Amino acid sequence: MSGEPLPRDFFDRPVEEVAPSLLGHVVRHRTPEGDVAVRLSEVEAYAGPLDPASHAFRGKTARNAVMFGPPGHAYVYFTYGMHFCMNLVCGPDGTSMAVLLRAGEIVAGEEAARARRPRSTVRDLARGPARLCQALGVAREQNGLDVCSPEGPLTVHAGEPADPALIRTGPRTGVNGAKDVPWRYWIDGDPTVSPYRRHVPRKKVTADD
DNA sequence: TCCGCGATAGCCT
DNA sequence: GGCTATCGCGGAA
Repeated sequence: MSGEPLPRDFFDRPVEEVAPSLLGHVVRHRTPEGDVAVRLSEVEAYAGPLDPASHAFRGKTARNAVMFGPPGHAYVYFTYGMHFCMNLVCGPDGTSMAVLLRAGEIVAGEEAARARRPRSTVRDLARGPARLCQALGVAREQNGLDVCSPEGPLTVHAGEPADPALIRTGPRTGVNGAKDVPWRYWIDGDPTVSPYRRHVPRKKVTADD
């Protein structure tokens, strides 16, 4: 895990290739509170302008601009009024493809991760995209960081590769569009894979009846 | 273990 | 003004 990050070429490929090959690799964030590293067990592919579930579907905006930039950068967004989720941009510059990091196992810095999520069991520390960000200490300030820069605080490293025979695919979690496309990838049997939740439309808030 | 629900704020039509 | 790439809690099974 120490040493050079994965090269930019790793991310400069179609998202459906990058996503499964990311399983088993390690995301590391260096912070003043200490380094935290997560071995990825679950990811999702978002295929750019033709994918109705992608933030890039309706074109470039201030929020999703990083997705339209070069590969090997972190796209971090804020959602549900309280959570952050982290993607890795892939494909050639401008194609706006990205991989959502959904879950993983803490392989370093468990103490720092527990300090950020004191109510979590060890298994749940990075079990879910918003939990993973919180455990790593990733938020708005990390949006746009280059994860291929050896000096950078946020990097991706080669880890214990996932057994190809154990890689599974299925529909993405919590999304409404393109339900039929199996763009979620995970390591079968890994306890840190998040439980599948189907998309539920929010009930309208009524002031009166 | 599974299911339903509320919290909460920024983005986009 | 509606929707959201979620989470944690409580209650039922």
